Amino acid sequence: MEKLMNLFKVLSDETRLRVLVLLYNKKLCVCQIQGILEESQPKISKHLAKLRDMGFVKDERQEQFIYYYIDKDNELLKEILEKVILNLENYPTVKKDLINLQKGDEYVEMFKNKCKP
Amino acid sequence: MEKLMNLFKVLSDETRLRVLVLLYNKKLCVCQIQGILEESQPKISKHLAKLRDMGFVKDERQEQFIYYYIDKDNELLKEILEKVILNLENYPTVKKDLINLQKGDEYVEMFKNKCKP
DNA sequence: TACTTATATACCCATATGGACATATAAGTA
DNA sequence: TACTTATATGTCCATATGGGTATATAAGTA
Repeated sequence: MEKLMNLFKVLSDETRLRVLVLLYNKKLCVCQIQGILEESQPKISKHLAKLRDMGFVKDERQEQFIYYYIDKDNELLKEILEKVILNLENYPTVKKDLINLQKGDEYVEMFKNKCKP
Repeated sequence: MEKLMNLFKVLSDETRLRVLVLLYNKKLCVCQIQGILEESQPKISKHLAKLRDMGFVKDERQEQFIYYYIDKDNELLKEILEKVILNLENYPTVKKDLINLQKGDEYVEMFKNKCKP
């Protein structure tokens, strides 16, 4: 039950939901997420820490960068994220995030910071 | 997006989740829910009010009793509750609630209060 | 080594949340 | 009308939450 409650708690913050949708699509480092969401670095970092501590994502360092990715054995999390992604029209912010994710290196705003992983 | 966040917020409280699972199965009045969950009346009442205000349940008076039921046009809510119910073994508290719900009138504990609707 | 970048964390604060207890309201009954 | 039961709500409090700012750490680079 604890785990289930934690899942909903985690999903009930917009920033975390946006992060999870991004990570559902691609392993990303902090500065990439920061660039796409246009949120402050500590904010992103703290949410990622919470997601990690609660066991929803894992991280892995590659040189200067720390990449986060979804721990895919949470079935319900996956299903909910899929549901959101299937209904992007209802969630313009998330839709925009995903578009910016696809733009990738071409997405200039993503690199307001100097990060270009 | 607001609505989606609210759904997760609502689900992230154990009492509310238990209430929703019950209501998913049967329209119930406050004292019945109170009896099954063995929680205080104001506690149940306030959670129901929140669920109502957020548009997840509706209520309807029948004489002294006020019955609550799930507003079924929330697809995602329905799907999540189904998912929980399909995995009752993982959620013993919820399982117990549902068993007590089935016992219905035979469930003595349900009527610690005098409510016998 | 000095400097820059990437990330994490500590501290602080405002606000939200959940619950306990007491009380109010409304309906039913004697 | 007085009393009981069902439900809602107000007050209070402890705790949790999210975010800002500043700072610490770690890696990369000149």
